[in-house]
Amino acid sequence: MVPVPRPEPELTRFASRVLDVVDRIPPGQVLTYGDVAEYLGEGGPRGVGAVMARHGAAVAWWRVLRADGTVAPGLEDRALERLRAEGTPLARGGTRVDLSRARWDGR
DNA sequence: GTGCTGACACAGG
DNA sequence: ACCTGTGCCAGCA
Repeated sequence: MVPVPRPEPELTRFASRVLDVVDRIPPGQVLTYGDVAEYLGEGGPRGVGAVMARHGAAVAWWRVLRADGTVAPGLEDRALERLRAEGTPLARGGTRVDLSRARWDGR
């Protein structure tokens, strides 16, 4: 192939893959950062978190949570409001998601 | 290449 | 249940 210079990859390949997965999470269900990383087979939880921090606004970012069902600091209010609106099963007085019921099986 | 910063996970205490 | 340390890894200066 002739080396055609590409303008600038808006997103790295990894970032694109992360957003792609998040985009498939059905309403009312969630995934953890680790789930996404495991599904992709690369990056790890922190890699996913890094992508979400920069590009999360483009997708349903509120459907990606920590491994214990809590939401990242500073996002609790906005996330829980949306999660409630979707009917996502909550626990602990509505302060966290009930992962045993809300975790997406990937299908 | 080097070093630092996080929307993380997990084991201890 | 909460706090801390360690391992982890993408993105950026």
